[in-house]
Amino acid sequence: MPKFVDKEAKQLEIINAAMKVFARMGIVKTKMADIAEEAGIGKGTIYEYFRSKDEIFNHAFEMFFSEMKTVLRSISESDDDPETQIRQIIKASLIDFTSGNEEFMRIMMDFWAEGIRNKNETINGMLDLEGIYNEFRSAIASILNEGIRKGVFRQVDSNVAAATLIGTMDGLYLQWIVNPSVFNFEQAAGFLSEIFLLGIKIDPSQQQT
Amino acid sequence: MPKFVDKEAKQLEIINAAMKVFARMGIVKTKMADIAEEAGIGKGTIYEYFRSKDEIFNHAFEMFFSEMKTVLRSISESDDDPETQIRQIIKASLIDFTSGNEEFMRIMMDFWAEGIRNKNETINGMLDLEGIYNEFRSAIASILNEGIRKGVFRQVDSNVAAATLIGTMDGLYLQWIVNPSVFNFEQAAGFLSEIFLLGIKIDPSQQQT
DNA sequence: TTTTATTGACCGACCGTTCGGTCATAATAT
DNA sequence: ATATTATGACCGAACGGTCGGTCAATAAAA
Repeated sequence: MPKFVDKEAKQLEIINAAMKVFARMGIVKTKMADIAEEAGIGKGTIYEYFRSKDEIFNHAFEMFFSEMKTVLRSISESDDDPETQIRQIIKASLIDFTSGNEEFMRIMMDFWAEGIRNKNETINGMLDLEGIYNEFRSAIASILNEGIRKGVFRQVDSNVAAATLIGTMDGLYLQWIVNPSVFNFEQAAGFLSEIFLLGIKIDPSQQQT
Repeated sequence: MPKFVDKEAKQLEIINAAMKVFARMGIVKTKMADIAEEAGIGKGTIYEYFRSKDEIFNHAFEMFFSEMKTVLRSISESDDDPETQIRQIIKASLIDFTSGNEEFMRIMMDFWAEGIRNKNETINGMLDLEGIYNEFRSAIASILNEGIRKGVFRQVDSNVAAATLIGTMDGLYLQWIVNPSVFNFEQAAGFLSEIFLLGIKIDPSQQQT
């Protein structure tokens, strides 16, 4: 009997329960007892499936970003022209993942905050925020490089430009979470696409470094 | 009356000690005992000057951002033209405050993370991240409005544009903290100035919405 | 019956906070 | 000047609450 299949399913259930609680009360305030209750099992049972709270946390983190990675990869592997790809990335990151889904954003900021907190003392690659950023950045950078090669983008440092783009998206999330009423998120996403592309595209009438 | 001690001076000492410890071990991991040790006083003494750990935290937060507010205000009240003001703000935020001062950046990220975490349950306006952002955003927005009025900037939504600019700066901090080796911070700041201004400035040869 | 899974009462490390007591110093008295 | 007293800054042991993790008991399955 393939017990491990059941095991994985149960792990998933627990993680999903954990995610719900994370969204409701924030990651740090979430206690093992809360997760157990949400999952409808006893606290002890969790420890049959995970070694520790950190392990749950870690799994949730990975699961959370894996979809985003997948989407990003599919965009960057498509045949669309670089400008379209950039637009798609911005749209996917800022609109598709978030629209009407404040809960998603809150969890993301929470993970993000937790990643920073644990950054320089966590053992053994928990919360690999660094890896996630590297992956995102290099994917975007290679799109930019392609655009530069094709002559549609200016000769910018693609790594710096990618970091700037990612940074802007993160920063918008941050402000949105802190004060959602102040600006329209979709509008900001549109503005960002526009301004970023204006900034890096080659304008034949305007040659400057 | 025994020795007259300046209560405020001592409070300041304690906050400074706290800041040092915050930078060294992160805000959340910092214990009252650590602050006391760093300040060279007993744990109990701290409570002669602050009601609670949160109060220390709160004071430190306010102090931390007050200098930034001051600088921003002086820039936005100057007579320079809007483009110069924008450049100055980017320079001040990304370069002047941080250059060679990784510790500063780490504390700032920590404050952010903490501000987000506590956002929706903190009593009575601790950690007013919301207020800080509002102030920054409206200062930048009014510079942009001035530029639009003078006809040097396009008719963008100044609030959205300001949020985007702030977001970008925050996001660059974030990535820099997570992985400092990947891009040059000053270079990124320069790139940001360039691309943002390119994106919002009116280019006579290129009329588009 | 034996094995496996589940449980929640319990443990103990941790940490913010308290509080009774100490002591250097200043005020006052001699 | 010297002794006495009053003050409150300072201290850290102890307290109390919290929470991740354990394990003996129980239930379910085989």
